[in-house]
Amino acid sequence: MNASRGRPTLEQVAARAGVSRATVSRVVNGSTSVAESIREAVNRAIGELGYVPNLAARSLVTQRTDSIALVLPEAATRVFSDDQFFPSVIRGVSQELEAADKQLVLMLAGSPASHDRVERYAAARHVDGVLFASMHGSDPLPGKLARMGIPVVCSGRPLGPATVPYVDVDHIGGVTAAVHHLLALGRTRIATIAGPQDMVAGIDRLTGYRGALKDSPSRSIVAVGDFTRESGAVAMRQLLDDDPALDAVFVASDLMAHGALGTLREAGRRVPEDVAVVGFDDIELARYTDPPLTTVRQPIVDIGREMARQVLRLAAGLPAEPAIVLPTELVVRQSA
Amino acid sequence: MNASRGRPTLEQVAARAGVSRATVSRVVNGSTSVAESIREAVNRAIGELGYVPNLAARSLVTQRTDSIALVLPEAATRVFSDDQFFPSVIRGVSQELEAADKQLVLMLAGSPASHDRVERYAAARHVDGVLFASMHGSDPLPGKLARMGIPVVCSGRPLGPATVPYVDVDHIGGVTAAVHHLLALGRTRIATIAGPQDMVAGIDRLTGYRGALKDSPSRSIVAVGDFTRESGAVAMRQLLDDDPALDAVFVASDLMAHGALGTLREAGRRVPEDVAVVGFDDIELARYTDPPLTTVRQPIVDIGREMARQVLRLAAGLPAEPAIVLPTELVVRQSA
DNA sequence: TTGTACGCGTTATCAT
DNA sequence: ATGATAACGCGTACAA
Repeated sequence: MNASRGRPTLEQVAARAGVSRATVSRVVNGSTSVAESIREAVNRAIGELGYVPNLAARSLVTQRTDSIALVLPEAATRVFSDDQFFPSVIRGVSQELEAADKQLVLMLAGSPASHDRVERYAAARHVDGVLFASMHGSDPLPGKLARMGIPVVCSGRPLGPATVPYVDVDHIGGVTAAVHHLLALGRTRIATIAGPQDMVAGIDRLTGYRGALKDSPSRSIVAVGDFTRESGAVAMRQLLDDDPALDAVFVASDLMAHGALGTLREAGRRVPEDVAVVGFDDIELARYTDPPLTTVRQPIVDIGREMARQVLRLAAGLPAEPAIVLPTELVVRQSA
Repeated sequence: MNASRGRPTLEQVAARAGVSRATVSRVVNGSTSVAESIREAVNRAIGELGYVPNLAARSLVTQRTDSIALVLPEAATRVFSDDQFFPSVIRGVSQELEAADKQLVLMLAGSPASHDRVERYAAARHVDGVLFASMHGSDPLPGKLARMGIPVVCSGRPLGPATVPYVDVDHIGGVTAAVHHLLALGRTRIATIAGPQDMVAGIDRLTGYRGALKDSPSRSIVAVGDFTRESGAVAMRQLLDDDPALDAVFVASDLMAHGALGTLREAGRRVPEDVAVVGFDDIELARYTDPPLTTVRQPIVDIGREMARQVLRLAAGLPAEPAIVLPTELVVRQSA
């Protein structure tokens, strides 16, 4: 093929095609102002030599990298728990970036050290934009990068002054639908297992629960978990102690609901006859619990998609929506 | 800070520190042959200017990118099923790359189109190495890239002539332990739900099952699934039809075992009294099934770790192990 | 429409 | 130990 050492360059293609480097560059980048015959000759030379553009050289002059970072700032253990949140976000982001021919650089940033690493990497403009799939809305890094002029989009409404565009789901709407469903079922003592109150998802879902109960005779009965199965099991036990007569519980995540289901079984309560249970997320597992879990579906893959779209707009110099809120939907199965 | 437009360059740091570019470069790259006083002056200038090296420029001359691609070549739906395989591999890879200060470029390559994309990207040397987290050992791409001189490591023993270094787990050993456990329990009719026979994991686990049964009075009873819960449920039904008297089943994945558990409950069989069940993987869920699942643990995060280590060695011009096989371990819970 | 020439920021080679 | 200076491969004004 190419006798010279290493990969062929634009220069070599030009020589082979009998044109200048500039012309080859135009062909490669799809400029319209190239004679058809010349374009063909160039493309033939490219094919024969097996030429592929050198990204580094291109970046150097264009000031773009054609890659986007996705930061998962959670502790390593939590990042890939089987609630499938992060994997689904990755999938959505990946789909959208692939369509735009951008690369996805994944950065796990649970530790403070890796947090710094993300900052340095982004500040050095090694990516054209940064996506934060955090659930802790109080992280200062997104705002910091945004102020440096780096395109940034978050998943989950940031706590405090929202200076960074974000994509979130309608937690309140989903919870409201769930509680109303329980109310319509005739349940009168509806408890909740809330998520951690330093995450927007945890806060909003508890707020939604309280709001939905406001106009009903049922009072709030609250236990707090941390979105893990274990914490759901523990919280359910506590709830049962607090109010043995409760007849329904809205659980802020399917994983916690799974844990709660185990506790209820141990306690001899039938679901949904004695206690109706509604979860949140609609993870795969929800279809396979015993009984199958009624839950609130949130479109996680779409969160990733929208985030990617927004950051691409930003990177292209276009304006992005300051906030995108995706709809949630109650999925009725057999637990309520 | 820096009045000039854009980010500061090596040149500007040099001017500020009153030295040459070369010296600044030496300081940045930790060369030992720089006078202490000068090093300090340079570092001060770097700090004041907020200088960060331009990766593209560096890559252009070093011919390295300091990033490694991790390719997940499965169909999008399967990639992130809740068996947590890929997320765990990602975690392991990420940990190891971070320690080496390399970036992780994630590429999902389920479709033929994205498959091509991976090939182009790697062939263009936009990464220093490629990791394949495939389970389909017959993919020609790894071998193809390896022949181009690109550092490549696979997870899962490739089918056919293994020309590419790989990291895998001891499927056979794990299955053997599982079946022997069942035998020791006094079970005499031990069936299996095998995985797809076009994946090494599926093949090896079935081979292990047959081998372990060879020296025992129990005969093989086989149904084949595709590692999904659904397929496990279906296969279990089939097994029950084939041999209503079976008293144990080794299931080639925890997800399929979960499905099988559902079928057994519907059929009125008690686990483990009537039918003992052993899974494979030891996913998080295995602790929470009813009853908790006895299973074979495989160190998935370590697979990722080892893959990253190997590819890093290769990228550094060092030799890598042609094959690394990680141990598996039987975890006894209550289903068997 | 095509070619010329310069600059992008860094590392590496060779003097000094 | 330090400083010039030549690549590295490409995009793009500007000129023709």
